Amino acid sequence: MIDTHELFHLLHQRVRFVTKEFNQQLSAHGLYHSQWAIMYCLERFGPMTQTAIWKYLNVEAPTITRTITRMEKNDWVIRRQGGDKRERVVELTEKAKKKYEQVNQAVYQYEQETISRLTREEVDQFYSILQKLGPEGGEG
Amino acid sequence: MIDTHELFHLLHQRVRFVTKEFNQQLSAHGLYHSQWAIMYCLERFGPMTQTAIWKYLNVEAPTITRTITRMEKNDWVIRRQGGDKRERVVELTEKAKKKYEQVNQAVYQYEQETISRLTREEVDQFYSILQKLGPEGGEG
DNA sequence: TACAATTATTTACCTGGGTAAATAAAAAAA
DNA sequence: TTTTTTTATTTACCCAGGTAAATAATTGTA
Repeated sequence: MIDTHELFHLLHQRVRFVTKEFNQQLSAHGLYHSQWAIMYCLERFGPMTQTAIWKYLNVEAPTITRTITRMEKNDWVIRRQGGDKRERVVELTEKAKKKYEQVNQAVYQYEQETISRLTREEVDQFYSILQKLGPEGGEG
Repeated sequence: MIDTHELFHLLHQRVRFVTKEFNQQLSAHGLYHSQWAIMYCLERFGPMTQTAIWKYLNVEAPTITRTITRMEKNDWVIRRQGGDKRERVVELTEKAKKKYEQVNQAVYQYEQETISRLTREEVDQFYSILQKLGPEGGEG
């Protein structure tokens, strides 16, 4: 029987470790993992309002405001006004579109490498377990 | 075959979710999860130098300096000088010792509840998978 | 239409992770 | 012994998560 303290401690530790490595990989491209998550999202779904972004990424609105502001400063995204004047629609810049594939490759490679210590079955188990940890208990 | 982007995205999301809930539970006691981690550590091992703490928790030294400073302000720990004048030995205050069991109960209950959606087998798998994600690949 | 409620975003302020560089004390070496 | 190197901690400054409250625009309603 595993001590739950140990389990949660290990969970936090490993996530910090992975995030740190992830950021190190991305630093070569001038990005951080949260910025990449937004880039990935915009490439996948096209221009989005900030609300759509934070709802998708499951973070709070102020977090996105801040990160998008930084990304805009570094010429990764631009914001234009939506049909609704409250909305700000975010889209990738030409620079971001141009560099996307290269960064994607680096990320993909890092992820594969990290996962390489797991069997295919363990990867499936991992995904399934993580889903069950969520608010919807894995049915959503 | 699972998309690794999805997997890592899910990992981050779930950890944020769990951390948030954890903090909410602890807020009733005036603590945050990182502070609890330190309290747990000190209760388990007794007074420790800051270096011993950050090495055990696997974070960087400045992180511990900051959190310990906050905990000292809130009367959870005190720092005294070690035999080596560079060292600062941290120990729990009377308040912390008095409240420890109560907080521990709350934490334990939350952790059990969170894990309750997993089978015993899945908990074991989860632990084992997390170990393999680390720098030592699970052998350490 | 005028007023109230909702929605999108922002601001201010917390915690907590990181790195780089500065101190101060101890240990090692010349 | 004096000097150099290492070690423990701190400071300054990032990024990223959170909450509470403020704005501004849109919807809903009396």
